[in-house]
Order: sequence, then C-alpha cells, then structure tokens
Amino acid sequence: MTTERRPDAAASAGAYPGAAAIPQDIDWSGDLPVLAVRDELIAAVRAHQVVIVAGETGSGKTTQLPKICLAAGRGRTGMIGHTQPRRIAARAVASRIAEELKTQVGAGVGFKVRFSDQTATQTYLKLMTDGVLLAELGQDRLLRAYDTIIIDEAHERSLNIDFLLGYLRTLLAKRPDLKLLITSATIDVERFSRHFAGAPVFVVEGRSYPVETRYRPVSLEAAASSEDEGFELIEEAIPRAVVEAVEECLQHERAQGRSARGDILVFSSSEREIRLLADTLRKYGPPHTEILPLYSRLSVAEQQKVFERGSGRRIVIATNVAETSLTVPNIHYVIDPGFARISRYSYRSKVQRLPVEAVSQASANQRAGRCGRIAPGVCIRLYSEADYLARPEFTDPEIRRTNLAAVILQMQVLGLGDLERFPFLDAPDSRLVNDGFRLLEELGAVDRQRRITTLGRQIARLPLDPRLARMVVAAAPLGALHEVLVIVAALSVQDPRDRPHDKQQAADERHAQFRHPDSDFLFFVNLWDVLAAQKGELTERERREFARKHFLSWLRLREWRETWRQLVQLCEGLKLPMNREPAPYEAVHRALLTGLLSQIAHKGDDREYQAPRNQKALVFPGSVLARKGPPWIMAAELVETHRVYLRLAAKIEPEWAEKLAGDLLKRSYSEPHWERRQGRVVAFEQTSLFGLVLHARRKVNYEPVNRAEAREIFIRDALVAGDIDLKAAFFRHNRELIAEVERLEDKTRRRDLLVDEETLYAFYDERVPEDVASLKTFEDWRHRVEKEQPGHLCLSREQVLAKAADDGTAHDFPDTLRVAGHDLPLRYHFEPGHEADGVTLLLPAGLVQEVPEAVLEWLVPGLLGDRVEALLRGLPKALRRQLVPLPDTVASVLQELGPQMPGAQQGRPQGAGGKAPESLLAALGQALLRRGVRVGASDWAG
DNA sequence: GTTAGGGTT
Repeated sequence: MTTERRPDAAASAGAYPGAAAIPQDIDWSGDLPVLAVRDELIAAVRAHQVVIVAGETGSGKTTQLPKICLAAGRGRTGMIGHTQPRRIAARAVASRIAEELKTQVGAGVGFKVRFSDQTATQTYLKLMTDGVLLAELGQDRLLRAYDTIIIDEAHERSLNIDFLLGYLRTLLAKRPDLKLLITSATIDVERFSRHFAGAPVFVVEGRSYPVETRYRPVSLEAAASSEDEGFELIEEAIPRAVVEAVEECLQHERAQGRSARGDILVFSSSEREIRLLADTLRKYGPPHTEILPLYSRLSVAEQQKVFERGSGRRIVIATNVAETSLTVPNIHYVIDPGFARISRYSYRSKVQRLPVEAVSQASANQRAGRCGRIAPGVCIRLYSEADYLARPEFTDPEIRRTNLAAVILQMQVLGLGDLERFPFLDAPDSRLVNDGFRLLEELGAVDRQRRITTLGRQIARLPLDPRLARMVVAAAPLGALHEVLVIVAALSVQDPRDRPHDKQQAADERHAQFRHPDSDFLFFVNLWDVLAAQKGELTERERREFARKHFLSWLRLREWRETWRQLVQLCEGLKLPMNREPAPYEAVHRALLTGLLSQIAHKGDDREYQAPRNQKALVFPGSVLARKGPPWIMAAELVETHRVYLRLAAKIEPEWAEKLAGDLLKRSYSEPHWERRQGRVVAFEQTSLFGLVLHARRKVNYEPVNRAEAREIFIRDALVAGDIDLKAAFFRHNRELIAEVERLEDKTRRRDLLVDEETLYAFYDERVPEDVASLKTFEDWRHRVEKEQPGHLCLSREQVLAKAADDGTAHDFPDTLRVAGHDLPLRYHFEPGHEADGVTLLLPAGLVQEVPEAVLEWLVPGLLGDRVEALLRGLPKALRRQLVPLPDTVASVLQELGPQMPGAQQGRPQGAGGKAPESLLAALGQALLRRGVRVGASDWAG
C-alpha cells in the first residue's frame, strides 16, 4: 500500500519520518472555490518554484493549499511549513486541517507558536506564526526542515512577512528543491509575482455575499465654525452620522422584510471614540438595542459578550481588531467612518506616533467585507466615493513606518549583509534604517562601524525588543536579574490590568496596593511577589478569584508568567546569574535605564516634561508619577496621541544616565580658571544627553579635559601672576627680582622696564614640561629637576628688565633722604592723579618741625626735571615766551641747579652746618635771571 | 487626566 511512495521518500528524506505519515487518499469533499482549480494548482506547484494564490475569505485557500501541496508530492523530503500572522489562527487552522486529513493535532499535522510546540517527528504539515519561522532561521539557516513553505495572508505586510519574503527570495536560489506558496487577499498580487520573478498567480473567488456600498459623507456644517476640524468631526459630526447610518440600516432591513435581525458593526479609531459613539447611540440610537464596545484591551469577559448570541439587536463598535483579528458574528451591516489609528514611528523625534488617519482603500474594502460573510450586506461609508477613490490603495507596509532596530539586529546575526541591498518587497526608508542603527549603537549592540558586538549577539538571542533585551543583559551584574525579568516580561506582554470603564475607580483602588510611589515598573514586581507567594498556598480556582477581584486578566497574567519562564531559561543559557536577595531600587532602575537612555525626561514648568530632542511630554495619567513629577524620570514608552505621553515611568537620578551614556554624553566646559586653594585649574562642566542638560555646572579638574590649556592657565595665572602657594627659592627669587623692577618703574615714572607677561610666560613655557598643569605635578617635576639644575627656574635681572637700566638711577632716585641728621625713607609711586603719586617722604611726627620746607621742594634729582618744567609752564605767558624752546631751557637750567640740590655734594650733611638750603624757587629765579628773565615771587603759579 | 492591531530565538 505504501510501497508506491517509499522510494521517493526514502531516497532523499533520510531521517525525515513525516513523509511516511502522509495519507494516501486526501479527502477533497467540501464545496470550496479553490477546489475548482485544484488540478491546475497541483500542476503549478509541480512546475514552478513559487506560486501566488490570491483569494478572499471563504475561498478555502488556507485549508486546501496544504492539501494541494501534499497532492503535488510535497512534504516528502521535509515538512510543509505554513505560516499565519496570529497564534490563534495557527492553532485553529492546524486543528481544521488535522480533521480533514484524519490525523491528530500534534501528529501528522502540528503547530508551533510561542509557548506551545505541538509537533512530532511524524509531522508533515506544521502550522506556525510567521515569527516562529523567522526565529527558526537562527538554527536552520536554509530551512532544511521544510521542502515547502506557505506564507499565508501576505497582504497584511507585517514586518515579519516582509522580512520572510525578502529572505525567501535569496533562499530560493540556494534551495532549488524548495517550493514557496504565497497567499494574499486579491490586492496587489502582481507585486508579489514581480518580487518572485514573475511567479504564476492564481486568483480564486471568495465565497462571500455581495456587499452594497453606500456613500454618506458626513456633513461638516457643525465643524465649519470650529478651529479644530478633526476634533469637531469626532465630537459631533461622526456620532450624528453614525446614528443616521444606523437608522438607514434598520430601514433597509425593514424594506427587505428579513425575519432575523442582523447586527451592525461600526468601525472606530480609538477606545475614546468608541465610548463617545456608544454614549451617543444609547441616547439617540434605536431602542432595545445592545451597544457593545470591542477593542483588544477590553477584558475577556466583555469581549466575550460579542460572541454570545443575544436575542435583541446589537451594534458592535470596534477598533481595527474587528478588521482582521476577530470575526464578529452575524454582521449584516457595516458603518465605516473611514478612520483608524496608524502607528508611525518618527525617526526625527524618536517617538511612536498614533495619528488618526483616513484608512486605505484596501482597509475600507476589508471592513466592508465584514458584512458579507453570512448574507448580502450593506456597508455605509461616512465619506464620499471621491474621497474613497482619492485614498491610497494600500496601507503602508509596517516596514515603512516602524523602528527597524530589531530587524537590523536579526539581519546582522544572520549575516545578511547590507540592509539597503536586501530584496525587500518595499525598501525601508534609509532614514529609518539609520535611526535603527542609531538605537542599536545607543544600546551598544553595534559599534561605530555598525558591526554587531558581543552585547548585540546576547541581545539578539532574547525574544524581546532590543531595548528590553538590553535591560536583561545589564541586570545580572547589578544583581537585579530577578526583578528585571519580571518587569521586562510584563513590558513585552499586554498590561495584565483590567480597567472596565464603569469600574475604573474600583480597579484603580485594587491596583493601588501593588504600586510603588516612584516607579510604575515596581508595580509588576510587587504584584509578582504576591502572586508567586500564592502558588503554593492557593488553588488555581482561588488564584483566579483573586485575579478577578483585583481586576487582573487571568489570560494576560498567564502570558506574563510564560514569557518570564521562557526568559529565565534563556538567561540560564546565557549564564546570567539570578539574584536571590531582593535588589535595591537603584540597581533595578539602573538596569532598566540601559535600555531607556533616549527616553529620559526632565521636569519643566507646570506638569510638562522636557524629553530628548527638545520635545515636550506629559507623564501618562495612569502613572504613579502623574501627580508627583520628580525632576528626572525615564519611561518605557514615548507615544504621541493627543499629546506626547511618557508611559510606564520611574524616578531616576541624572547621574545614573551620565554614567551609562558613554560616548553619547556631551560634555562642554566653561570658565576654566586657576584655583589657588585647590592648586589646580578647574572649569565648569555641563553634561547633556540628547539635548537634555543632566548637570549644568559641575566644578571639575580641567587638566584631564584639556591639558594644554590647563597648563597655559597654570603658567599664566599661577606662576606668572604669582597666585600660588609655593615655598620655593626660585619663586622668592623671581618675585623679588620683579618687585625690584617694579620699584624702579615707580621711581622713574614709567611702565616699560619690567618685561611684559608674555615674556615671563615664555620663560616658564620653555621650561615647564607639557604634562605639568597643577601645583602637585609642578612640584613633583621641580623637585626632580632642581636636583640637577637648582637655578633652572630662576629669572635673571636681564630676563626681567625690558631695557638696560640707567646706572644713574640709584643717585637720581635715592631710597632715603637725609634730613636733619636722619636718613628718612622715600616711597615712590607712579599713578598720576593718585594721592601718593610721585615721591613721598615718610617723616616721623617728631621731626616735622625740623625739616626745612626748602628741602622738600627739591624732591629727588630724578624728578627735578619734571618739577622745573612744570614750574616754567606755570609762568605767565609773557615770561614763558622768553624761555622757548622750553625743553632746552629746562635742560640747561638743570645743569646749573643739579649741584645746588640739598645733599648734592656728597658728605655734606643737609640742613646741618653751613648755610641753610636755598629754596628751589629762589635758585630757579637766579638761574633765569642769568638768562635775562626776571621772575617775581608772584609770577610762580600755585 | 488616558494607549490601533499583531508577533518572537
């Protein structure tokens, strides 16, 4: 019986036992459109490496194609791998096909999704999510386990599907024996065909009922006066139009004379809009009608209501969850306002945006199709046909609007080379690619040259968003792996908290007991600890009851637990040690921060936070930090809806970010200056990360920052200016030398004797080594160098004097004046206008009477010239005219007056013995008289 | 003062 296929299977299958389990006779019963072209498809699969099958819902492609592949002889040298976008579909399809092939799920037909692998050695058809197939690439680069791959629902164009389609195109050449089938809704199938070298396309009709589309554009009158049209549209016009459309559906049904009621599906863009529509319909809609919201985050119990047939008419208001993921039963009418929230990652602001946008034609058609599954339906579009036709044909594929870090990292691990040259169906925007690389660099997963690092390989091994995986790797050395795994697992599944709209307060109160005042993340740890303690204590029934009472979704708790368990196993493989002791706040949050560096924020005015790249953001209202507003926080998500919200946040210290930031941290320095007390050059450092100032003004040692500049400042402000606590002979020597020259400058009333600072700077600059820029390094060096050359740093008089000093200086500017038998000190000061300008005789009080006025008039020889000139200039014009040129007169008069100065003749005591000193004015008068100019006593000015 | 929807080594 089995002999016919044995040679075929045994020849190449080797250890693959699945072939032996394939049934001989395939049951083709069932009235499915795809079966009409069964034989052509079988022939096509045999003849071509790639076949594209386009068909709408009800065509039977999903269940029949694997059977067609079997009939074409596939599944003989490897399994038929069949992917689905969603886990639930993979399971469901597996069980339907298993039934048709009269085998058990987990035997001939199996499935593999996260947390559940129901395949066996004899499995020849394996259903799986596309993510699982991608993950298997890590172990099985050529996908040797399969001889046929079916990529189902390729039109959904998720990141996974686009990556697979690109990869498979490169794989086909290396695996000529591999067959590939791609199924899609009947949209854009030519694209798929072109991508795979003109693969044949089979279009199979759908088994659905006709849908009449009616266009009922929303009246914008109400919105016309408003400033924000979009807001008005949702607030006023759409609910009104929905009420009218519901009325139209009921009229249509009455006109049809249908016996059974048909339900109405209304598409909506957000939970908020669903509430609004629900309220409006309850108020103004038809009576005796059940209004049911439907969205993914709704509790299971509330979602379940949609699937339980009630007796009355129902209007289901749903998000896009009803477009592809869930099939709402008994829908005869669809009302489509034509909007949806579309995720768009902004590479500019690094923020995930969720703008409400007009949906594509493809999406609108998919929505309309939802009412043609059981009977002819009516779809009322709340926009015009022209509007519809003006819309883009297809929704942008995910690869065009998402952060690409994870894909890039996977491609690096798989060694797929240049992402720009990878055969994607749609090439990702190069700016998104660059941004993805930037994030990986921020995480340390790639280096500056964009090569994957060891850390990057660890991150890639964890089935997590790269940011979350980074946290896990960081946690172990910080002794916080337990806490971080609990948190990361929670962050990668849906939030287990239920918050029913009518019991929000009760839910919040129940959740509050697990809260931590500073961290939304520790909520998960606190909850985890309580749940973990129950495991040995309570029965599952009691634990379910606990979850229900505390508004926790049992399903999502399970996902959390299973994710955690998977991560724990992987961490063992990565040799990351688990901490037994509870980790302190700081350790946990430092680990988390490694993944969230670009999602920190600083408190600004009001409640607003300053997020990276000059963005304003608000803490999400559900956060424990929403009211508190600590100065620095980090957030697991930065999402823009009405505003930019920081979701799941915790208080941090900016220093943590500073330490982690590495090369990302920008440092700038200001006001470098010498500090005598510290004996070094310091400056104010400002650190910033992504434009956020972490520390504005921190005094730091400037030497390691800029040694050359610090050294210059040290020489200039410490050594040259002398502002340094230095007990050194050279220093005293140099200081004295300089002081002496400065005194000379005062005496001679000039400022050009002392060499300028540049010269002194040059002196030290030449001698002080380049690595000396502080008191300590200077002294260490000096002690060494002075052992060899004691005078190495001593200035000479010549080095300090700018000009050769006049030898007569000591005579012309004596340091003392002998008066009445005493040598009294003279003080010179050069500062015109100052009280002490000129020369000052320091006279003890007791001697005041003994000093003749005349002595003081003469000053000192060096100043006599100035004094005489000033006196001559002060003469009346008539007299002065006779003395021109004045400088000549001064010079010749000085020749005569010099010897007459008191004390001019050495050894002759002034004012003692001999005649009393002559007054300067009298002597000058005599000298002028000898030149024929008579000056009266009254001619001298003041 | 409130988040479209999927998926995983």
